[in-house]
Amino acid sequence: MSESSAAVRNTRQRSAVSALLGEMEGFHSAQDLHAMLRQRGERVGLTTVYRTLQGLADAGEIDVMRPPGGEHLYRRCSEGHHHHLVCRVCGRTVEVAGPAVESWADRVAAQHGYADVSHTLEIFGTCPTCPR
Amino acid sequence: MSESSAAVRNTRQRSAVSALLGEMEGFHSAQDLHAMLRQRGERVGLTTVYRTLQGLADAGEIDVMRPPGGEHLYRRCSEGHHHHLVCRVCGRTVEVAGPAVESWADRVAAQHGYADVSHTLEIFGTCPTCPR
DNA sequence: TGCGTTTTTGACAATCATTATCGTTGCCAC
DNA sequence: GTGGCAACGATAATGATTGTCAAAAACGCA
Ligand SMILES: [Zn+2]
Ligand SMILES: [Zn+2]
Ligand SMILES: [Zn+2]
Ligand SMILES: [Zn+2]
Repeated sequence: MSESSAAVRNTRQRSAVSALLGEMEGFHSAQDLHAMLRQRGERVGLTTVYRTLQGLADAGEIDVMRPPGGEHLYRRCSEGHHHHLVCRVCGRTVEVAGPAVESWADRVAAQHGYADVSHTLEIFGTCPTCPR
Repeated sequence: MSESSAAVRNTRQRSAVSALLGEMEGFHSAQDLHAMLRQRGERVGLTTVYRTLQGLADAGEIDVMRPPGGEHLYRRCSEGHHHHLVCRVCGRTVEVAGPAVESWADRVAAQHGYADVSHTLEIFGTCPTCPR
């Protein structure tokens, strides 16, 4: 018994949020995305934006970043495990993969007897187009 | 002229917070530390605990961790740049150094033209004493 | 196409860590 | 000593995120 339906329904709001994420370049907050939707004339509640983003994040369809002292930022990324190189001025983001880092983290954790290992890694800097 | 005094005054409250951090083993939140101080009979305001922790963090004397969906956690660490391997059950923390990771991050950033590079890295797992 | 069931929505209230206020306290250089 | 100025702290404010719950909308099925 039990699992009968994934029961994920197709709604106008969910599509709107997902579509918007498809067009956005960098990371954006829930509040930002909500404001953009409103300007487009899309009628979507803030609560729904939060819920949708959370769902997409849980499903691994979008990435979440928690910058120091700010709101959560969301972005549609390419598939597979990767990390972000972010401009701390304009937010321009580059996806970077580092197999060596991945294995290093797992190895270090194993050496100390830690199991079920995961990690977070973000690189910050000022991008070429943001002199000064 | 200019720099005359660091102007950092010695106060009973600052000493209390700093001393407490010296005895604590893992990471603790501002609210936790404040509660501990009160139980000891130390009379320190919550605002002051926040301010002191922030100051110590800015001065690089303590490390801050921002676990997903929780408060900021503080801990007195050894000197020098390092990262943390944290048990997501009990909080037991091991400091780890990874020169290879440091250079990798800098190299990747440089390749993309990013300057003034910094990074954040945390490894999570369940420690040996937290079976299951 | 109409219906019932179940999910989703969204306006609004609630949470809660952190920050801002601002009058009082007390450190410390002189 | 004492005056100036940093630090304190009770309290209010902030603000992102989450909880609530009645109403709206999907969708499987007839
Ligand atoms: Zn930039
Ligand atoms: Zn990784
Ligand atoms: Zn543990
Ligand atoms: Zn590092």
